[in-house]
Order: sequence, then structure tokens, then C-alpha cells
Amino acid sequence: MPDDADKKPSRIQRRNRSRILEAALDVFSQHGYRGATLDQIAEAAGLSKPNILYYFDGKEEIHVTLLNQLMETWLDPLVTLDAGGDPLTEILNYVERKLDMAHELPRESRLFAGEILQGAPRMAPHLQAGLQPLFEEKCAVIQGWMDAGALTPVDPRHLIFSIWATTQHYADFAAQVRVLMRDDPAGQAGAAAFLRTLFTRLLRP
Amino acid sequence: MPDDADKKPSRIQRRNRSRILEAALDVFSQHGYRGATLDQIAEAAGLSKPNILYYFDGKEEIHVTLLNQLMETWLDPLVTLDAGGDPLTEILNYVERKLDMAHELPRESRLFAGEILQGAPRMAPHLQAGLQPLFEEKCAVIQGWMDAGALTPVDPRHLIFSIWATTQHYADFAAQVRVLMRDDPAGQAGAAAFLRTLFTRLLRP
DNA sequence: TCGTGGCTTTACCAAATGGTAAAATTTATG
DNA sequence: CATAAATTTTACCATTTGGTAAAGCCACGA
Repeated sequence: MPDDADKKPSRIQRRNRSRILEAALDVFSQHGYRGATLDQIAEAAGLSKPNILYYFDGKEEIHVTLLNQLMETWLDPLVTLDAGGDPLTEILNYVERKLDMAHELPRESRLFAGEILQGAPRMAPHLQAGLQPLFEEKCAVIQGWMDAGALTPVDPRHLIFSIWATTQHYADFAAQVRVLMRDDPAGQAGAAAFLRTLFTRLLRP
Repeated sequence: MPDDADKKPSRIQRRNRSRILEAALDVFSQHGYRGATLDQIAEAAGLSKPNILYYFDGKEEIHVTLLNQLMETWLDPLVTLDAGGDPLTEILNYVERKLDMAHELPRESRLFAGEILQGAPRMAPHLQAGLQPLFEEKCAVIQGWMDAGALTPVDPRHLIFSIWATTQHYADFAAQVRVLMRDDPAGQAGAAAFLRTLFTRLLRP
């Protein structure tokens, strides 16, 4: 059993586990947890279903593993928001990084969105333990900037929500955006410019 | 067969069909299309599974019916955006109505979000035929306001996306918002105030 | 009261799906 | 090379699930 946590994984184990996770990201993000099947994941990974169950204890473990890995990547832009930097620049850089992620990692964004949409049944602990402390830390940083008069005072919590919502929208609602933008190739740059304006005008004192 | 479109439905038919749709909204919005089962819907509706299939041809027809009904409600606030009104007031009223809907009809919001998230497999035609023309009409209205100098000029398409994203976020990501707001009872009013500030500062010339 | 047609239940079914046992095969190791 | 360990395949299985057939029930008009 490669699931034993005490031994270091072999070359084959690392390769196959990452193949499985890559395939599972595709399938889960497109069909949701329940909509994804082990057969689909197996085919996308180029492995047999029992072979997949040799590497993971079950469908749920694959999903949870994916979600855990995702949390790091996902929170990284917020982690790097620097209390010592220029306030408005820091916020605008955060927005830009989140928007880049929506464009570069749409599957991850949709996987996350699907999980939250259904009430975070397999992620509630991670939200509580991983996201909440970081969120409150950065809210305090932003509140400090506002108290110092460096930013227009607004509720930092809703500010962060609005950044998440507006950036992730381009990944999570891509099907809708595609229809309404009629494949405008300047769409991505347009979104960046719009959001820069939006948050600059909100926050510049 | 009550599915025949030529006869007017009986009292019982109307009652049971609406029971089924109400139950299905609960179940589909919570578990997604594939995650929902006819048994769950049947139990929630207080009917037997074959009885449900007496009123609807199958699972997919229930889902599509729900989506079709939803479209009207969903687009109504945008429909009522009035080219003759005061531009900023019209936009802020639109934001407010969308936010109210997110709070009052979260199941509908999540049903819609889930469908788009998975690429709108059962809704693409409706987006094209129902949403797109309305979207472009209202974009033109907003563009007109901007050209007249009544609003700060920004891309109206991204403006509308940002309104959808920020308002629906409170319904679609409620599980996350709940954790991070720690059940702050002033949360709803806070969101309304924040969004009013956000879009006022963006758009007021 | 007796049909008749609309509605509901009972008893199923075939396919899909998550998962397992164990044989077969490949890979690493002495 | 020989042997043990790791990996993969083959052949299954039990449950769930969307759906159906047909018998039974019930309200209502003649």
C-alpha cells in the first residue's frame, strides 16, 4: 500500500499519483464530485480503475487530496499581501494576481467553487483552520491602512469578497462570459483594466 | 399523460407539479444535477418516484423546467433597468435588487451557478437566445449614459459582470461567507452599503 | 350505481458505479 | 540471476439509480 504515510514514495508512485490527480482535476472540475466517475478519471489518467484504487483509498480521498493541494496555491496571493508595501499597490497587485490565476488555473477555481457551492461538505475544516486566520490577519492589515488614511475606509471583509467574486467570476462563469463577450480576444486585458479602475476608484483616498 | 401540451392541467396536476419543482429546486441546488437523485426529490415532494415520472418525462426534464422558469425571475431586474431613469440611480437600484435576490432566492442562484460552472450543458441555448440580446441592449443603454457624460466611462460588459459577481457571491459562496463573517448579523446590511459605495465611486463622474 | 379516465402504487429491471480479491506481471535488491 | 516486493490486470460484486409495466385506486359525470 503506497498510502502508508511513513515510507517515501517511489518514482512510479509519484508519477502515477500526479497523473491521477491531474486527471481528477479535469474530471472533478468539469462534472463536480458526484458527477465525476472513477472510470472517467481512470481513462483520463491512462490507468485502470483498480490501479487508481491502489494509489488512493477511494474517490473521496482523491477529491480531498486535490482540495488540500489547492488551498496552498489558492491562498498564496493573499499570503503575499504585504503590510509593509504601498497600500493601494498591494491591493491592486492582489487583484491582478487573482485575475491571472482565474485565467491560468480555471479548473482549480471551478473545483473550489463547486465545493463551496454545495456547502463545502469536504472542506469546512480547511476553511475554518486555513482560510479564516489568514483572512482575519489581512483584514486587520487593510483596516490599519484605512485607519492611517492611506485608503478610503470600507469594510475590509466585503472588500476581499468583492475581489474574490470579480476575479473568480471569469473562471467560474466562463461559459456565460464566453457567450456574452462573443470571444472578444481583448476580453482578458479588458477585465484587468476594468478591475484596476474599479478598485482604484473605490480605495484611492 | 399530463405532459401533453394541448390540454389544460387539472388542479391536482398544478399542485403536484409545483410540489415536485419546489422539491427539485431544493435538491438540485444543494447537490447539483448529477448529485441529485429522483428518490431524494420524491421524498422531499412527498410523492413516490414513479408518480414523479408521471408528471415529468425524466430527471432532465425537471431540471430544464426549473432552469427555464428561473430565467425569467433571474433576468427581471436587468429588464427593469430603465434607459429613461437617472443613470447612477438605475445602476444602484439594479445592484440592490440583485443583492436582495441573492439573499431571498439563494437556491435559485446556486442552481444557476452550478449549471454555468459545468459549462451550461442544459442551458446554452437559453443563454444565447434569452440573455445575450438583453445583455447587449442594456450594455448599449449604459454606454449611452457614459457617452453623455452621466457616468464614468468603463466597459459596460465588465461592469455588469462585476455586479453579477459581487451580488451572487453572497448566495453562491454562502458557506464561505458564513465562516468568515462568523454569523455577523449585520452582514447583509454591510454588503449592501459596501456595494453602494463601490459602484458609486466607480461610476459617479 | 357504475364506468371511465386520471392518478398512484407495487414490483420490477438494466445499466452504471464504487469498490474488492487474487492472479499475473514488472521492478528493485541482494 | 533469483527472490521478494511493488505494481497492474482480470474477473468480479453489491448497491444505487433512472426508468418502466401493469395493476389498483379514486373522483366524478351519466
